[in-house]
Amino acid sequence: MPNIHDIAKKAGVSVSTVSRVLNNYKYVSEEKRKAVQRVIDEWSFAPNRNAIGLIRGETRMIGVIMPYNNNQAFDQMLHGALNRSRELDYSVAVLPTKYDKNKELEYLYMLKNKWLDGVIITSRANDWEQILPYVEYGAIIACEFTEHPEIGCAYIDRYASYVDSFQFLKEKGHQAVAFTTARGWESKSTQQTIAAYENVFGAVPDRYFISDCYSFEDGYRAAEKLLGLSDRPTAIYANGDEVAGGMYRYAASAGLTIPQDVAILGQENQPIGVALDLCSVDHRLVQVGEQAFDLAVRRSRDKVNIPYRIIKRSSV
Amino acid sequence: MPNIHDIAKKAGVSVSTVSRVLNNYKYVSEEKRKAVQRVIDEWSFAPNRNAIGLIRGETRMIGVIMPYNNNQAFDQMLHGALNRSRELDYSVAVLPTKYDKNKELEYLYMLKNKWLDGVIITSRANDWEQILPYVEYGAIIACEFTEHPEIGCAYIDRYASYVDSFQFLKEKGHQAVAFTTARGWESKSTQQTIAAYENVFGAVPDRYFISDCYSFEDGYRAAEKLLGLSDRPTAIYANGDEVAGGMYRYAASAGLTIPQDVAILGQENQPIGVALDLCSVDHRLVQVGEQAFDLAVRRSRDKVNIPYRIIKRSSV
DNA sequence: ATGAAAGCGCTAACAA
DNA sequence: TTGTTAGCGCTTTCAT
Repeated sequence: MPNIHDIAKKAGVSVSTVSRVLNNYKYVSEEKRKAVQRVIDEWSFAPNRNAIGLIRGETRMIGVIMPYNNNQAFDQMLHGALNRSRELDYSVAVLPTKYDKNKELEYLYMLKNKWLDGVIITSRANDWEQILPYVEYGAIIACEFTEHPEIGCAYIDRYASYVDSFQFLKEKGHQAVAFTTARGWESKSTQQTIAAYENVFGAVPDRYFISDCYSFEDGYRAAEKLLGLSDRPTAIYANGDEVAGGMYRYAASAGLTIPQDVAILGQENQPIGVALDLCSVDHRLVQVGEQAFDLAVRRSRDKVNIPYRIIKRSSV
Repeated sequence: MPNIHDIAKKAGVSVSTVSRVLNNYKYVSEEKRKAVQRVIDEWSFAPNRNAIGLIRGETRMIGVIMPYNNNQAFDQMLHGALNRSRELDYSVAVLPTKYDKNKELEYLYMLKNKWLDGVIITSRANDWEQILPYVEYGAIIACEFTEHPEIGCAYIDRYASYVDSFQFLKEKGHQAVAFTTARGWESKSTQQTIAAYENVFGAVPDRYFISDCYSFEDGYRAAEKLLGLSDRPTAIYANGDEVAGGMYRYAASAGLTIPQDVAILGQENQPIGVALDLCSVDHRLVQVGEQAFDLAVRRSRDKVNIPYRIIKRSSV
């Protein structure tokens, strides 16, 4: 494989001239530029990206830290990031953690060893205290709101969204409302959901709250539990449309009518929700991913709020 | 940021010794090893990955070329690749093409400029003739069968699978069978579907074949068209469970009973299919992704067949 | 077991 | 406008 010296020699110029042609510098005579370009084409020369990364100290590569990649919500954010990466001519690395703290730190380490220019944290296992030391090495953008001024973020006002959702259910006449979340108390999103519930309905009855729901199957089982209660809820707020789909399926198989017997409210406006005509709170996660990517590229520390919306359908 | 020289100086050894410690070489006295390790820890030194990539000529990074990333089928393969990447301590870059030939070639170029050790092609826009020249620069693994001996692949016997599917429908008593595909005639998978159809049912009536179906909405519209026919099909074979879900939704809204009025057969065993109790042909795409990744890492040119299965549910 | 030194392939400051 | 040259940070002979 030829290197820049070979090209220079063959074209009868110096390596700097080749470099200038490669990087579209002005101050290169048309004559030499053509000569160099001819050799580059002829030998189909490709400048070594590691050498460039080494010297420039940047790789034009952004990492997306996500707990799971086959998850509707995270895939939407990844999708947003990929959209922008194409337009800005960056590459993206997918960094799945399964909420493993060490794995997450390993990924952050890739900023330090100059492999990544920045990372987008769609959801994290570590506390900010563990993460903050890495801001010195590259952009760290969160997909949640954080006070830390050194962390840029593209976020949703989740608390407001949850309050709105519960309020919406209440206005539809529901008093006995249950809900599910992905993670447990360690997750801020779970805490916010609970706080919003308390704001609207008061204390959360233990039996009306189920965590660790990720999939269709989890939703099915959650509904089984919830709807088997003697004082079963008249509405369920699911943490995602797939989970909501599982609930729908259980309810249907149990002979319950939706929304008369039980109302179901999902999240993220997924195809399965459209399929089942499920009412859903759309947090516009693709937009979150796009914004986060832009912030990462610009090494910005801005805090950008992304608006949500409730999509009304027949399940509530 | 300290480099290997700083570490060497501080530890009172040469750079080669530091390098040896970094790479776990034997023949380093326990004494020096400890001294070096102490400095590395103290300064939390991170060796520059670009320098290593430059010198070693490999990056432990594999790219996954995929037309769309928010697509059930491709996401499954990506998921498989990520599974293995974690275990083998590799990174993966997502390379979305939208079936743009130039973009695809740009990604292949990343092998040449030493950014990627290998790529997995989940689906391609270019002919093999365009792609083959790049095998010289890194592993190229396809997720489809190809004759070319220089291309390793993890593939499904799609033709057999399609024949089996149509046969299954036929055995259930269906004669008027329609089907959808993602891409048009340019796609081998479409061609194989058609060939399989002809094998089982004879010539394909134009009105029973609809291409460019990717999403739930596409499925909905396809069903609208198909079921509006005066001689409407009694069964539809959809190219994916989301598409099948859209068909289900249309059929339901049109007051048709499944499978009595129309049977629906999907693909890839997705949550939406489980939700709607849709019969589905599972091509085990996660396994395909896993296998492809292993082949890429091993720079293997093996051809590995992944078995499929029909999951029987109430929609047929 | 350890170190000196020659690169890996490129960019950019400096000189001309 | 062009060339010379000194690195970027690391690995790896080759001596010792």
